[in-house]
Amino acid sequence: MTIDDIARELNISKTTVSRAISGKGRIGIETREKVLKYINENNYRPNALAKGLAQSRTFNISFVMPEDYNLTELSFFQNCMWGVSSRASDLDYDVIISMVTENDISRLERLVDNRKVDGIILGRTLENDPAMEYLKKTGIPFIAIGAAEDKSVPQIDNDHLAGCSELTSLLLKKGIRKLALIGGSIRNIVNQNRLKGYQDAFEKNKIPVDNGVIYTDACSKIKIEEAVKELLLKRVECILCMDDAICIHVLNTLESEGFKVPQDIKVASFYNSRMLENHQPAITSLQFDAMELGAASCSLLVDCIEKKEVADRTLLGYQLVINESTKV
Amino acid sequence: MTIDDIARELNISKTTVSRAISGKGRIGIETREKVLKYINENNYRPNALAKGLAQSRTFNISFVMPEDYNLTELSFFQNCMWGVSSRASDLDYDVIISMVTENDISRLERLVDNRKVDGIILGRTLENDPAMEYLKKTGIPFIAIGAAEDKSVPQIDNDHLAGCSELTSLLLKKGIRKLALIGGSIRNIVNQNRLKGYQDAFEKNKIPVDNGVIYTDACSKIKIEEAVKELLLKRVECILCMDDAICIHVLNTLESEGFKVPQDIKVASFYNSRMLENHQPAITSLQFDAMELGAASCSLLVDCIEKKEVADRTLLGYQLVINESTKV
DNA sequence: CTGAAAGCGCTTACAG
DNA sequence: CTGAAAGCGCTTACAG
Repeated sequence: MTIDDIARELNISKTTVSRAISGKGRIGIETREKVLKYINENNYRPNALAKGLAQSRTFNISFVMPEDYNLTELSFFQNCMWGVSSRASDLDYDVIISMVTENDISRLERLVDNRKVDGIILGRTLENDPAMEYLKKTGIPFIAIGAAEDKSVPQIDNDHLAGCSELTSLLLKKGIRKLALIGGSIRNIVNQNRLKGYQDAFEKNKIPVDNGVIYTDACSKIKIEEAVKELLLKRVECILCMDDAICIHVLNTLESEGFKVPQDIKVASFYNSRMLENHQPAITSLQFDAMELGAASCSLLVDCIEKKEVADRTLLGYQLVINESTKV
Repeated sequence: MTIDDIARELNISKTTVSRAISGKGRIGIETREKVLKYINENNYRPNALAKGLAQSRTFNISFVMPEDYNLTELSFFQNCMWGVSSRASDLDYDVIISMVTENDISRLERLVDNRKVDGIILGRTLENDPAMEYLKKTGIPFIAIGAAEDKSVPQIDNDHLAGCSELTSLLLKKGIRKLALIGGSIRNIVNQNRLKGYQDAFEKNKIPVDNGVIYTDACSKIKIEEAVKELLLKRVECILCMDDAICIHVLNTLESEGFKVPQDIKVASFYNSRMLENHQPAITSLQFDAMELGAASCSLLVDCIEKKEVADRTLLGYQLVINESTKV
């Protein structure tokens, strides 16, 4: 069934039918009702392709995922995508996935060149991000999840800085002073923010930071183990981990070294996906709602596509979950 | 730039340009070369929407993911989707994600009703799968990953049955007799196959199965722990786990009960995603290439869409990885 | 081998 | 408030 059939059946013009459906343009209330009723009863669905061609829009957006992720990120991207997809449905968009690597964004290029999408959500950004460079040249609407260097692209993220600062402060206020930090690649902008949050807390509490207990770029299991062992020698009271993947290795190392949490040493994580959920003792951590982030980023993008005014930078909240693992 | 511009520029008709691009219909070799050259030089890309409207095709397919998954499945779906997406690109399709729950397939319905896709890959099937029922009614081409009850829908999967049978056999041949099995929901067809593979191995080796050491529907951490403790009392020599999520809980329980693998008890897994990868000792397991499965399922679906002859059932291989954890 | 024309199913300025 | 007509950018039967 097409718009034409409806028009013929109802003895009105295609134009009128179109107007009744879209709600655009003046139309008599009765006529509209009549059309809507007919459509409902006969279960008519407009052809998205035809509509798209006429309006040069696809009603598709793309969610871009990187290839090189660890398990924490996996779960993040998954939840985030879920949020995107769910909000997109509500706004009558669909989401096409596009997977890229640091060196190969050809899939994304194809998608854009073929005009299969109206806009793009970058699931993560890198320093000198090739995807971002490319997208800027094309002029297609896009936004970035996470902080981007380039302030001209709308970005959205949870407030990692504030969260990390609050969690660190809380531990300092408990009287913990020898508070170590282990984190991943500092090229990653979110890790820069986490570090900054940690430092901010010390500053706010007027306590000097000991750089000797900060280990960044601990990207492998081995490096994490080494860091933990060194920290044990330094007799730190608590280890803060930048995410739960790191935290798991830290916990395993502590266990095999014979240290009990929280009696002998305390542990907390700046990011808890799902991996820590059953751990004994429960881990004090920051929790972020990746689905909500996805949904919000979808709305943001659609606003961009529809040329509404959008904020340069949107910050979403976090939850501080205090658990057994930091009990003094 | 449109096909019209090219035609005008080259003083030929749109028809001819279209033929040069599509390769369909008779066309002079020189004319074609000329068009192709022009297109290449001017970086023309056909409008997918217009092409789609004319052919009533979208060149999109959908990958349907369930909502309720554990971490093992998460990693499976992710890799599988990667494979689908990558193969789709090669075949000039794009993939729209569609997320469903056991009770709510409205997203999928919307997608199909709006005619946004040419075909569907069901990432998983259930008994009395509502998505499958719905898709059959619509007549849209679709395939299922994993075994489906309904033999009329093309299905593709790794050969879990053969894999599980081979792994079990191998352990029996090592002389292990008290060989326990812990698995998840038996409503899940893949788990039925795993159980069957286990039983087949005993039969082939003419050894009686002891149903007292088979625990299925061990879906929670608690149930797994209980099962392990019971098995320890029964003094089994080896525990086979249906997947790595179960395996991790088994390993943790063994550790806290003070049992060493493989000295005191052996452990193996019928499915290894990525969660086990750094475990000490390394775990004997079956490995499946989810990306390859995704890619193959994409090819299969595209064949269906293009009305080629396809097999009812395609079985992909597996890898048997023998490790420390089953060393006698 | 090539082209004019109709068609895919919508939208939207323009006219009334 | 409503409609005839042109247009979105392709494809494809039909004719030559």
